[in-house]
Amino acid sequence: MNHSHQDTSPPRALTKNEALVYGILNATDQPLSAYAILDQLRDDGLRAPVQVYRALDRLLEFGLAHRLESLNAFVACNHDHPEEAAQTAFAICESCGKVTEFTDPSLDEYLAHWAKSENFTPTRTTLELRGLCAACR
Amino acid sequence: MNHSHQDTSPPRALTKNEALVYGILNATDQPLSAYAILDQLRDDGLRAPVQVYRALDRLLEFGLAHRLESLNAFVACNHDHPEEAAQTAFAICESCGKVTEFTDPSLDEYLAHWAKSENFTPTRTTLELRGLCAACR
DNA sequence: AGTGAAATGTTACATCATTACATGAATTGC
DNA sequence: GCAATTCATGTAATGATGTAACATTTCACT
Repeated sequence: MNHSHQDTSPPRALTKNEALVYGILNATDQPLSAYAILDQLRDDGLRAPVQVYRALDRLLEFGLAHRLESLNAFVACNHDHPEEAAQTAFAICESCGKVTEFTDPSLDEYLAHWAKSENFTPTRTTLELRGLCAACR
Repeated sequence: MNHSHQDTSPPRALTKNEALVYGILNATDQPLSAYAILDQLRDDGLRAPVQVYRALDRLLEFGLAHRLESLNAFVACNHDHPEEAAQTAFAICESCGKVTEFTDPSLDEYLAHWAKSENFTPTRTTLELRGLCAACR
């Protein structure tokens, strides 16, 4: 597992709660809801959803985690982020829950081209495939 | 406004609640949450979220509406669906709320190619661009 | 009219996320 | 040192989104 951006972009060390949440996310390959994370951190003293959401907000900022919009859940980033900050896409297995990240310059180009032709200025893009992974189909 | 699939694919007439919900969705170009729809249908006798969700489920099935995952909201379909059932993508303006649908065979091809190379079998794809539309930027 | 299937209605609850405000811990400037 | 500021954390309450379970009504068909 290579979190290359930890070598380049981490703006500061993680705080206690951020580290706890990040640890939980990294300990599984499944997307976890904020409440599922909270449940695993009760013994560490966390009591309220907002504590988890705050940590998640910062992990998302730092690029250490991703939010899966179609699941209302979160995963640790498990992807070598290219410098060009390519659009990250997700393939989510509906059988085993495994999430695969991928990026591709040609996808970026395609979306950039469409945006330009429409005079649309994108700030954030969500691309999520739901289906069955190789192991489950 | 051309809802071409009404000419081709509607499996049956809409029921009362389906028509009410569809009417609300069509009366605006903004994405609406299920609860926002419900609020507009109180006078028509709707009282509970589940009534709206049931209607929405069927409108989604029929291709008459779309769910925007990144907003937890719904829009009427406003797109000529090509026969090939191309992947629909959405550009959502964060200033005015306007939603533009688009499809493109090359996007489909790209995703199909990636899926094949990974042995991933997609059943549903979400592609949503957030940003500023031409009028708002 | 009698039957079965689909649609609707009602209540309650489950799940996801934020607001508001209080406390504590580290950093900076003096 | 120590006040002032800032950032992280804690606590309570609430808002927003979505579903389960079950009762009743409507409608098509015979």
